[in-house]
Amino acid sequence: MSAKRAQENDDKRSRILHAAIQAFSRSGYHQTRISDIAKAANVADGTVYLYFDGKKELLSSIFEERMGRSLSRGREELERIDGSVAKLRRIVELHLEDLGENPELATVFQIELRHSTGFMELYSRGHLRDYFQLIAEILAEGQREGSIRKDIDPWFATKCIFGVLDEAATNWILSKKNYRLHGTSKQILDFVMNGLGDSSNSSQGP
Amino acid sequence: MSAKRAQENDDKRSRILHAAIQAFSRSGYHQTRISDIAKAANVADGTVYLYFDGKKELLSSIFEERMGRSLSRGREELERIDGSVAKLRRIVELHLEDLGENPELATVFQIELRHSTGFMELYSRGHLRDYFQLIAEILAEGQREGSIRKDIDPWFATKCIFGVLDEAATNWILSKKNYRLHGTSKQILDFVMNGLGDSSNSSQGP
Amino acid sequence: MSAKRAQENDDKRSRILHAAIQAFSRSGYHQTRISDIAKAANVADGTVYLYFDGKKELLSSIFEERMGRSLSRGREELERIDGSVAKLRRIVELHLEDLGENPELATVFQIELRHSTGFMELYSRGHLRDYFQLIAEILAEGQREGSIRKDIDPWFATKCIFGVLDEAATNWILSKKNYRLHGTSKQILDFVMNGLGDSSNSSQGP
Amino acid sequence: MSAKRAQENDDKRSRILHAAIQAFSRSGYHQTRISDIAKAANVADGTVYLYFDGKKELLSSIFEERMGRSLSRGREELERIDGSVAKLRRIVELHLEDLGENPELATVFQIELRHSTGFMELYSRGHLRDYFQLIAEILAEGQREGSIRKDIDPWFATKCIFGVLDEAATNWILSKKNYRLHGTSKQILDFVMNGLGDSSNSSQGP
DNA sequence: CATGAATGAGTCTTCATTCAT
DNA sequence: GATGAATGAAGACTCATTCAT
Repeated sequence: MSAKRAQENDDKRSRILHAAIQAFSRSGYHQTRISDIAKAANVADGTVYLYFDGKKELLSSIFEERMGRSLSRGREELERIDGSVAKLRRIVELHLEDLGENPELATVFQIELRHSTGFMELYSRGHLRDYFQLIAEILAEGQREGSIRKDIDPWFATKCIFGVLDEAATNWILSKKNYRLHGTSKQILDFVMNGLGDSSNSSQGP
Repeated sequence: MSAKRAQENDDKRSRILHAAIQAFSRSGYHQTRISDIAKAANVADGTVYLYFDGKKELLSSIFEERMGRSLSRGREELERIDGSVAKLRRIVELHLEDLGENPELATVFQIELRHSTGFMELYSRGHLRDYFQLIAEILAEGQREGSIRKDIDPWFATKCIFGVLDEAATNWILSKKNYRLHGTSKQILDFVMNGLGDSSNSSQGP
Repeated sequence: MSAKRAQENDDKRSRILHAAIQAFSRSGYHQTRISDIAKAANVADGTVYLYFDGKKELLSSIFEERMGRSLSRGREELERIDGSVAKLRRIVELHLEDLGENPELATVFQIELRHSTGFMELYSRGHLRDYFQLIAEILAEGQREGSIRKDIDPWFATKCIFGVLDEAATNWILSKKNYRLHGTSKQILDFVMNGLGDSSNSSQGP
Repeated sequence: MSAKRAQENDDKRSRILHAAIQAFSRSGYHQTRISDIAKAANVADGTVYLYFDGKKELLSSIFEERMGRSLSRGREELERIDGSVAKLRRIVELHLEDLGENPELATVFQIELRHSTGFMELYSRGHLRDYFQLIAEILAEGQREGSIRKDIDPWFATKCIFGVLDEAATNWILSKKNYRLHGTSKQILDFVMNGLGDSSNSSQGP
């Protein structure tokens, strides 16, 4: 019975979180009322406050929980992959797959979450920092392996990669999601690894 | 006299716009009251509505006017530059200089402007689209010149570059602006042009 | 418990309605602030909106609820009365008694309710129409009985009667209520039944 | 030139008054902005204040000026009529003709003018009181002539008559003016003079 | 006289949050 | 734990009016 109870509680919490994602995605954070979420989750308004500290915390919980889940899965998968470029490729893929397969969640991540205060805090602590660290470590590993240029700071490169992925996701949202986000993985990795320069052109001689 | 009057009006409008940038930057869009802006601009609350349609329009006007100004300047400068890579370098520099020299404006651009509805609309029409177009044309030119890889879509590459620049600016804001944003131009262009791959490694033959 | 709760809610609703009548009557609709009403009703401002859709709806609710109540009572009483002229007399009396005994309500009915949009809608649908119908039916009955002239349209006559009653009430309000409104019933019925013409004069012959 | 100037001024004043009637009638007093009226009258906002003390005074000026004009005309005509019943008939006709031929003005009189404070003041002083007096005098005259019952107070009867006329006009407005208001004159005079009672029934002898 | 840019007072309404049941 | 009625803070916006030109 305590298992059942726990189950029910998890259920309720999940329902609220799910309802919040749908609502934030559809109407935007500011247009969404707690009572909308409560109604969609089939709980009373006050119940939301038993599981979350408030509307803001609900938004950041969406990020933390989903990001946390993706991060764990990512780590697991990456352990089974050899070679840092292969790992990086898989990160790019996972990033875009995750968002592409959860369009509502993606909208919340790319649009709603960018509200001033909240995002700033998320950036410096929490799972986003962990995510950056994960990427940076792979890059550093790649530098040790020789597959990644040594004259570039891994942390700086991480931000560049994230910027590209982030922009790709935002574009996909703003395009009304009328193509497969995941389909851009290959081009993105190509851009990240090779840049725009025409290498056949650059340093050749007899 | 009409000149004087026009002068005064421009003055008033500018003062409001300036005050809004300061206020949005310091306190955030939602925390800023129209009356705060009016007081800082030394006009009556109602006067704000003689020059702007409302709070939202004030925010988007900030973007459109400043972006428009930067865009014009950018175009002028670029005309005097030969070589698409050099042009691209200058765009990167201008982008980061502009934001770096206007920290309050930068905060508004990178943080406050990302509020759901507004930004989406800005993205698809208006000066941001023009900016993308400008970059894309330079890239296409580079492809014709042979300085930029032909196997990459200029529009796609534009978004990648913007993503990197955008992320760089956001990071700078979130770091409390404790370094010179412009200082990263070189690394960013390097990343954009050459990617992460170790080219000394890539093209080897027997 | 649910009875108690229902009781409390009715109480709160009644208190708000009562406070609104007092306030509208004393200061006029436009001068009255929702917060005045809330304070007088001893509830929070927001609570007013749990029971009414807004200020306008509060005004029309006053009319509909009180008018509805009077209408029911009127119907009940009239059932126990024989003769359509006697019924008409009672309607005149009830109309004037009701208003005369509720001076604040009367002010709201005669003065505040006449604000353009609201009253127009009340006129054509709702209890006022029912009231007109009630009177018109009595008049038609009187015509069948032979106590009321057959050459006059009952609906037209109804409007005439209402016009006289309405003017009587408005006059009483504007006179600062310094006489008993109900005291004019007899004269009014006399006017309505016999008109101004000198009948002793009209149809004489040798 | 001073004549021309005076002409122009009158013109301006008239244009404002006319524009106000149209605007109040179309949109209602509260929905109408001074700037709407000024624009329609082709003058600057501030000019309205050179001719009228403010919005309220503009409304009451409409009443006073038009009512005054009608009153003068009425008096003139009545002088040429013999017999108080004939005079009363003409008053009823003029009342309904005037309103019926000026639908916008009628709307202002019947609907917009009934706003609490304003109307109360108009009632007790000004042309409305004069109008009542005019009617009351005719009724008193009728009583002396023997054409009107002596056992009814002329002032009371005046209010009754006004009530009937007022209701007739309001009904016409609310019906969207889909019939000729003037067409009801005859029935109204009949009601006023003879009432509802079946006189063939009333004065029976042995 | 006329203008119209500037003023700034004034308030309804929403909705996140609480807490008695 | 769950409820949902009640709370009350908070602010954008309008527009009648003024007055410097």
